[in-house]
Amino acid sequence: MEEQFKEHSTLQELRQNRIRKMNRFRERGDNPYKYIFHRSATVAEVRKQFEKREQENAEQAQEGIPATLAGRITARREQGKSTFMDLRDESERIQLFFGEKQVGEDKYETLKDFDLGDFIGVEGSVRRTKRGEITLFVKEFQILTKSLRSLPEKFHGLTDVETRYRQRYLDLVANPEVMDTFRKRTQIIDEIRSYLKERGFLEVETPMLHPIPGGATARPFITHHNAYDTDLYLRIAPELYLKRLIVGGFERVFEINRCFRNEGVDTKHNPEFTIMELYEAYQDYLGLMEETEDLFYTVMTKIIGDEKFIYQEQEILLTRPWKRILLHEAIRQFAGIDLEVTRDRDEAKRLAEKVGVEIRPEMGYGKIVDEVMSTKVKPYLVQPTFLYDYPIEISPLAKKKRDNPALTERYQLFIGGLEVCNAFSELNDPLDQRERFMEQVKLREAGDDEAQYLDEDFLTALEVGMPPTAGLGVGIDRLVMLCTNSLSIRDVILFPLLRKL
RNA sequence: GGACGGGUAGCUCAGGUGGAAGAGCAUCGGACUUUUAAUCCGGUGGCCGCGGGUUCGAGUCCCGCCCCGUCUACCA
Repeated sequence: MEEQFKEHSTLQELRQNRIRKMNRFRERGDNPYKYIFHRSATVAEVRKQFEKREQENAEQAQEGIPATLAGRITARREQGKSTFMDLRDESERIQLFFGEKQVGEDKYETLKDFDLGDFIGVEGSVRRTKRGEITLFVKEFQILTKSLRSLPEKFHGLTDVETRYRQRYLDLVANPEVMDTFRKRTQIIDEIRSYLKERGFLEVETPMLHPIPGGATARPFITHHNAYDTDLYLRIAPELYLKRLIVGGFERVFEINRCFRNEGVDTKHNPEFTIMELYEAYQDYLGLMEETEDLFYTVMTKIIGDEKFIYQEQEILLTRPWKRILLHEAIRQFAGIDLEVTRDRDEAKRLAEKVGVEIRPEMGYGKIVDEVMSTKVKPYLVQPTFLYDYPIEISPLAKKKRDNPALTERYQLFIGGLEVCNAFSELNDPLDQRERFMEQVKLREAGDDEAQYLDEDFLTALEVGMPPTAGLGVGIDRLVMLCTNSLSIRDVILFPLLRKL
């Protein structure tokens, strides 16, 4: 205790002051941590109610309407025998007025023991002040929760990003607009969910703990199950389980939940992130592309309230139809090289390097195509654009293109330079799938620890038979970034991963 | 992993060439019954990220480390 005191004497002093005040409530027989409080409405409701009354009859409204509110004190303007405070609940902010005469001298004296950040319950009547601000004129008030920490500064808010991420609760208290971002996030997910449910998709939950990580090329987190004494992996994708459900006879399924990838962290990647995957039987990638466009269009225009919006200074127009470009054609257009004429790794490397794309020795033909696309094409795909027909080498779970075995029936959607979805006609030929897995196994044995694992049970499932199916994966976090104009994925994840302190 | 930028009071930030640690807000005391970034007067508050070094003297210069951000690399 003594040492702590020395370590942060300012903080400790502020804290001691508040503890002293908290104890004074106790001395008066008042619990500074109440169990329950019955409010008559939220601040927003009361404001609306008052404004309505005012429209009907302004004079009558000034007689005041009764209200009991609860919230946090966010500002305080003291003026001798009267005091103004700002009260904030989740819905809104409202001004409180306390007059010595109105609440009584002794009670008024106890106002000294309230600080910014405390939760307070107030009862009184709502009307406008002379300056025209809707205000609750307080008759009764009580402490609901005493806060022992001082809040970030009222004017500048909390700007230190590290504190904002590590102590998101402070960020939310100090920067109310942050709340809007996360409300929007939930709305987006709700919209997707209801869109899919309306169209007959069944929402399911598949395992997060996988004995074999599959469905994507990524390094997994490893954990251990004690009772079975076995290693398990946090899922990198739900894909292989959702397809098993299609094998089982479900025809339209989707899942919205977390995936985990043990990889780098940057503005577009968090080790745990939210994915929506859907699978639709008897559909192919072109049909699904149509549906993808409709899904994104419907959800985004609903959330944004318009067909156009700004992302990072760029105006994005959602008006349909969206552009569709063959992947190889996009590379020809944007990178100025043709990677379709060859499938030779060294030739592709030569071409890529000619236009300034760095190629590492372990990269094969497919990776080279992917790399050129990422650096030379993706940044320019600001308006919604589908790229389609990807090389087979980087699409081990996608069906071969019907007239070209070098390609797969796969597409990705890009908006604002962000990759927001990945989809394909699902490979349902069990023998082909086995060969593709064997390719991955070879890569793994050659030292590529992101190559996919062979999942024997998944192959068994395909042998049981999966109908023609198209599948779609959507990066929810990136979609939220677009809709909230966020530069970093950390701004749309409530508690992003930071290094342990 | 690399490059660059940052870490100073609870919060937001200043602190040329090395020479007694500052402001605003918050907090504490005082004045004030219509304020709203209230105002006015007075006060408290600092391991200047951590550890070394150079120097008579380091927030400032040098070395190492930690954390954060951006870019890059890695990665659907």
